[in-house]
Amino acid sequence: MLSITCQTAIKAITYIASKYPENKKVGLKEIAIHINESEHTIGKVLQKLSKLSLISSHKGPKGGFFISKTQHNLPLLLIVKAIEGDSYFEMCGLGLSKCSDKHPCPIHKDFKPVRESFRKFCAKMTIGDLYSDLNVGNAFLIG
Amino acid sequence: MLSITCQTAIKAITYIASKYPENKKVGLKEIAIHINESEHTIGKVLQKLSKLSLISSHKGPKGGFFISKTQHNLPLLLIVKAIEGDSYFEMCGLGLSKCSDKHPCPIHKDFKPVRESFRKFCAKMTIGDLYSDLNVGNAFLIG
DNA sequence: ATAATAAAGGACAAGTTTGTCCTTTATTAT
DNA sequence: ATAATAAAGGACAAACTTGTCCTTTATTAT
Ligand code: FES
Ligand code: FES
Repeated sequence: MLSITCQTAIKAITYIASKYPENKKVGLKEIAIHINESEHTIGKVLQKLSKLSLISSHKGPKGGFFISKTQHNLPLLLIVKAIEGDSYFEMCGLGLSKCSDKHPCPIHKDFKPVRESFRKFCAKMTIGDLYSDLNVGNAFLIG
Repeated sequence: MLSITCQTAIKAITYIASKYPENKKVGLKEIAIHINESEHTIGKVLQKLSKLSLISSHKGPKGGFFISKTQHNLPLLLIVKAIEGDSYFEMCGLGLSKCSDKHPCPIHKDFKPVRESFRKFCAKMTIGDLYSDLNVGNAFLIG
């Protein structure tokens, strides 16, 4: 399960990305309304993504958050790793210090493929992909 | 990702179950050593599983934890649900209040199958299955 | 019956994650 | 230049999870 912080990050970046076609920047207040989270909380997590250049931002009037064409093509994986930590997709399901075929925990054989399928999906899906269904009303960020 | 508490529960129950063939009860101290967790912490979580009859216990000298034949065949799913909550396998990956095909979040289409494959594995694997590899040295609870 | 043992249970302590506020810095428009 | 705007950043507060301790209760053996 992804942490609440990571879920917020994904929803926020999805909303920001959804304005990419119109080339519009969005502010914290606007994001807060559309993903139903506190402005402060969103600000905090976007700060982190911004520092890592996963999203872009401009200060001042007419400022806000937006994504570049390059960022538009970044995989969801980078956001998850940024928030959950780089080793998120290598962790043992039972908390052993290291997940390994040589020294497996009792659920390793079945857990690893599940974890791997989630990783693959995160690696394949881009930030751009996240909002396509949203913009045609086939996906939602609230509810 | 399963919570630390749930990981501890699974490791503890696996160790308890591993003594099922010998028909031996195990105490908190012994479990603590073999799964490398604090005795107190394990006691707390086993209390819960015991109350739900997912494991059995006897107080007093020669007491300890053990599993019955029926419990031996219970699916891992019940342990996970007991600790993480009944709706664990129905939760939206982005934290929407309800995961639904009709009102999906942007990752629903890909997330749901992953979640479902994890659920299926938990439903299929029994407590008895957990220790079989352990007892022949092909799986580990520590490291 | 008594003493020893071991889980059950309650209370609370520590640690981690999440959320809030306030000040600073950068940008824009006047 | 000045004022207004909006993100960046630091500090702290609240909530939740995890870990520890201590007392009670049940069981066993003497
Ligand atoms: S060792 Fe536990 S999941 Fe791989
Ligand atoms: S609605 Fe988000 S995972 Fe189903």
